[in-house]
Amino acid sequence: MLEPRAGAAATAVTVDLTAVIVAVTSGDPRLLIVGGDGADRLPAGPLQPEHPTLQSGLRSWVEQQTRQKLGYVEQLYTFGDRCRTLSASGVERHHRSLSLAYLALVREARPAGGGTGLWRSWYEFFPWEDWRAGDPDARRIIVDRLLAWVQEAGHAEGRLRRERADLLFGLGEVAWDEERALERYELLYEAGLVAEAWHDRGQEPPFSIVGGPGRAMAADHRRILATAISRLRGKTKYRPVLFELMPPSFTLLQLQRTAEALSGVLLHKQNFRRIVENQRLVEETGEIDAETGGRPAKLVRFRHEVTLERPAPGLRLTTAKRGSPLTQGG
Amino acid sequence: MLEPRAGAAATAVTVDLTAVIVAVTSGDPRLLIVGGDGADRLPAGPLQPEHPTLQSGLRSWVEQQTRQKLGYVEQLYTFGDRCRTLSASGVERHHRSLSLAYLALVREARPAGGGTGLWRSWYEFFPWEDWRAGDPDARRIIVDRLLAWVQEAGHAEGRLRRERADLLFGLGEVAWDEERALERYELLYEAGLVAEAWHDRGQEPPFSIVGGPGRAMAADHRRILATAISRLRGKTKYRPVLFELMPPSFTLLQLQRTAEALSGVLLHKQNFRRIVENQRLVEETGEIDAETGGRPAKLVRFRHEVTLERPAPGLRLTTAKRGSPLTQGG
DNA sequence: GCGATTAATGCTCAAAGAGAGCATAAGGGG
DNA sequence: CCCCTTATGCTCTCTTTGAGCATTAATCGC
Repeated sequence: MLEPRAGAAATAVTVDLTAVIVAVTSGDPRLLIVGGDGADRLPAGPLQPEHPTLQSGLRSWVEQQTRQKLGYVEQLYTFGDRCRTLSASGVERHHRSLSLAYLALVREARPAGGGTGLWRSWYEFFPWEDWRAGDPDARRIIVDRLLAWVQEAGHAEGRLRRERADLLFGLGEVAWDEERALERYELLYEAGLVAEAWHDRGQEPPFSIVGGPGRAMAADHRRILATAISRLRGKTKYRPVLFELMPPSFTLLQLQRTAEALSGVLLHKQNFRRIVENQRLVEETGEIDAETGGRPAKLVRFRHEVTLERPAPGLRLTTAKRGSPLTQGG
Repeated sequence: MLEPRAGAAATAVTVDLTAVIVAVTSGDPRLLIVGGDGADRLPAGPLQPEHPTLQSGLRSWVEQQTRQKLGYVEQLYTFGDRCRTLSASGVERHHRSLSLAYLALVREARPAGGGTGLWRSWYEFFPWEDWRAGDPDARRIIVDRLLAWVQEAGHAEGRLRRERADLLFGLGEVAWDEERALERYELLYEAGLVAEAWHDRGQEPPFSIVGGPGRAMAADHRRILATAISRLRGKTKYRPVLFELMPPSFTLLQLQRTAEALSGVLLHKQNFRRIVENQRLVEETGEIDAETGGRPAKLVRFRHEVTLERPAPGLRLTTAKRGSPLTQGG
């Protein structure tokens, strides 16, 4: 049997803990961002020996950098393929860095007093992902550029590119699938339509890209964010994670708006309530919210019996009709 | 702003790449295992600087240890909470080790010539997960012990334990949910019903546990395996991963047997075919398999147009009736 | 107080999907 | 030819979605 070569094992590896911290406030899915100077960054810090667990290391970095306490936390993905060669003072060292990304959900976006934290809508980074006000302009711009990228390629490669573009950006017959946010970002990266693709190659992105749709982030943070969006959009459908983002009591419409904020699509109101009620995810508090602007709504709270249990504790989102996105019926 | 303390960043971290390699042969989901001497281990090796990517590092370790080439590979989870204190020659160093686990699917279980690889059914490690021949004996034994563990606790804690046991092991009204394999393992670990729980505490497990249901593995490899099982059982329902395990052409029953092998439950034959056909996942090769023992079956192949595409490329498994698991109708 | 506006909430209806089972077809072995 | 085995076709019911109509209960402007 071939044993691992012991001598080569002493690789210098640093591990970064990176957090995507999500809250939904007044209908916007917001991220906690740090780094006022250069590009936007996600809160992150190196794993240290005094951290008893990975999660506790993450929590302590986040608190240190943003004063935000984390509630729900789940591991997202470990990134490490990009061999980031840190050339410090001429010495180019081949230093491997892993980035362990976590998704955290918190209840409300306080101004993050003290730290340099700043809440930003995630749609600033992914404007093409927000369909709540209809087909976003950003998507059309992107589609034009993608088609140009399809043209650039040879016949066979061009067909593949075309098919991916169609599939991911809902061209032709294909419907928009909000869960594919990560794949969409990766396609844009390959096509050179996001600034990060140029930076990673050591090039300056052309003006059309810099000024193009979607704010760039430092390093691969926008990719991490895309991973988080895809994960979260998928997970709400089969686990009651939405409630991690809600205050203790809320109306059904508020819950719906939160679901819509994350998914980026509008939902059919009556069907949404039907699902929430059928699955017995919430119970009435007995109180009434009169601030609705119309008929007052009953306040509900999440049924804690369900918290992490039950076979089908998810929330299958049933999207509203495409046509007129702002009418009641859908 | 509080900056990461640069001095403390130079933590010694080694990163292990660990592979759960799955094949399905003659109706059994098999794992590639190494380590003929002590406990069974998954193929693994440390990440090294010459590995251009994490995945390529994994592939090279696996090939070195088992001569098995990997096809489909996906990241599973990064484990690192257990601060494994390696006490080598009296010097107890607080050395942190991350374990990056991957799931790989391969087509057939060759004898793994050359390496020390060995294929084992994953149900040797998780006998309670196999319901294909009805409610497994192992589950009943476990349930008895779990109920004792519930008794040990105080009132409040006991109720929580009871609820988890009911939910995960299908007691009372609750149906068996095959996707919860990881949660089940974690419950057993907490309850001290798997040998690893005792080893990790530095204790010798009592005979009833050692001889109890389910073969133990080295370190946390059985937990990694449970993660893989849960992931795979979930993923087959919405992505066409099954095909990674199939030969180039196969009959629908063979496909069904593979799905059953992974999920551990029997499926309703006619409904299974209906789904596969409706989703247009396969196409006929035109050939016939006469080896079926009954009426010859058409051979089909996976439609490559669908490979990573299409909105609904999954395979929602529709389970057969509980009652008589071996009759045709279910 | 009155009508317009805005939501909340109740119900209906058709289409699609899932669950279960009957029936027939087509091989091999006696 | 009968029996056994598996493949394959079809039906039927019940549930789940998707879409929309209708009613109720507040606020706002007058």
